[in-house]
Amino acid sequence: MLSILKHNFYSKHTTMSKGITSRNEDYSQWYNELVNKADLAEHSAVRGCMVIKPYGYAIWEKMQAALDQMFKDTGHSNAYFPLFIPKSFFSKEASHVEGFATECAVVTHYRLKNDGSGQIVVDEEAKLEEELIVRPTSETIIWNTYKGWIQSYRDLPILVNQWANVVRWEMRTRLFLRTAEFLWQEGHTAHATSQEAVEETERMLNVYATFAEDWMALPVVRGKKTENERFAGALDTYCIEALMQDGKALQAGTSHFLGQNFAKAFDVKFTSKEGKLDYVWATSWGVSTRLMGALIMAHSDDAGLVLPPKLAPIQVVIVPIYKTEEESQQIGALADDLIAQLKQKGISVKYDDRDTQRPGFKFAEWELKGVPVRVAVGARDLQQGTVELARRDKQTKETVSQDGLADTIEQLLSNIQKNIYEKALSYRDTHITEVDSYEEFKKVLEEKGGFIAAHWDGTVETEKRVKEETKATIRCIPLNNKEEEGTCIFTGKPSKQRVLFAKAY
RNA sequence: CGGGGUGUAGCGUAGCCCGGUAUCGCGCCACAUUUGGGAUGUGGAGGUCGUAGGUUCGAAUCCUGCCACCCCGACCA
Repeated sequence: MLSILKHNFYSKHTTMSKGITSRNEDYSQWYNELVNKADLAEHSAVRGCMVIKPYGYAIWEKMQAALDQMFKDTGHSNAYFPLFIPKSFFSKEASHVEGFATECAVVTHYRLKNDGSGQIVVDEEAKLEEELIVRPTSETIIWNTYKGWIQSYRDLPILVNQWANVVRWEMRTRLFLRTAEFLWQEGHTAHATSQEAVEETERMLNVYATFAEDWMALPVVRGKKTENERFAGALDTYCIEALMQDGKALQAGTSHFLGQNFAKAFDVKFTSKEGKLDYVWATSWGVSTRLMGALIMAHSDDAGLVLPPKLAPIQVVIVPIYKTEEESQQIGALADDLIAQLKQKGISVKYDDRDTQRPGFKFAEWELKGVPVRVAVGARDLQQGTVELARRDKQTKETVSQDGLADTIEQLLSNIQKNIYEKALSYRDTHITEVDSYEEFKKVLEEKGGFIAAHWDGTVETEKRVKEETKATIRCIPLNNKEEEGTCIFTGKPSKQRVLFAKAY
């Protein structure tokens, strides 16, 4: 492989007339524009609900495929439960109701009618006897169902996952990060023992962490939520927390140990091997289209989206550069050959032979869309037996030989995947700051951002006070946290370990 | 849900204060010349001014309701 030139191709073209707002200028505007211009999603006619566009959905499908396989590899099966949940189910688990009551969409009628003047109105006579809640999550309907599935320890464990949409009536929404309706998966498992359920909770947390790191190239902290941040109805909530480029944390996945709360609420008992009747132990775990937001914010830059090769719908784009019909055909032949070789390696490739756009335009467009590798082929390359290979993550390009090109590209893709991860990891690691005083805490939060590792007295009151004063919350208590004597930065009371604070999405 | 702001062609906008039928750029279409980093020229198409009412001879402009989006707060994955 020969490498004759290597340079940054943005050095002269930093002002992009049709570009997007830079991250420094306005991070949240940068995000909004990026989502729009990269064709990922847009606002719909319905308040708070988004349209996920084909290119964005293709990324979500890749996430789904990888996660689905991981769930199946850990023994889970998919199933589907109803969108609607009888209102009465919600009243059965007290803290669960409290957690979701304020953001539920409710169906009260089942018919429309013409009011006589051509207006379609709700038919007041078609009132539902019992209102239906559009699921904000499915624990209740699922545990109501599980009651019929479980009699004996022989029926356990039940390891079920569902891919679904859920609705949480949010007041402030942002594409992917927080929308009234979103897509997710929710795993719901039932176990004979507490220990088994706890193991399941941890297993799935690790699945999420592995997915985030291996596929999304997103380093995460595995941790446990404080009482304050815990899922409504859970005994323990585990989470993976990621750090975005603006220094704010984002919860990327959660896994809950539900104890026997839902089994008790829905009276789900089983007979053990010893012939004793006991309530079933439960877990639930989920990740959502919010991961799309995490993916975008973790890696992308001022030129657009940066996608890890493993999740990129298009991993390689080939752009021909020709003057004559003859050149076009020669490049086409070369491209066909390369496409065949790449496909054989399972690499997705697009040959952009549109003759309505010029090469420079295509370069910019595919960069905006985050395609990891670009191959440009022109007359010069035909003569020299080379192509121009550009990598999106570093925005560099080099001229390489056509010999063994498919192998070169395959290696480059895995190199990019690794580089993106390492870049994010190094940002994350340099943005976990240990502080020992409240003054320092506020200073770091304000000036640097990121995670702040500090001692905390373990009380909800302190956490709430800190949140009120600084907007930072305890993102998690990291798993395998080292024990360390210290004093709470806020109250000065004794503490045995540091927890991670941050401003969060 | 509270405070503030915005809504004019696919996108970004001028006009609004002071009412008289909508400006400019990008994009789009056709043709020609172009094609190794977002091409150029010529010609052309495209607008119930977010929406529903009201005031008026006449409303993008003034008034009211509603809807959506953005920023800030409370809430949240």
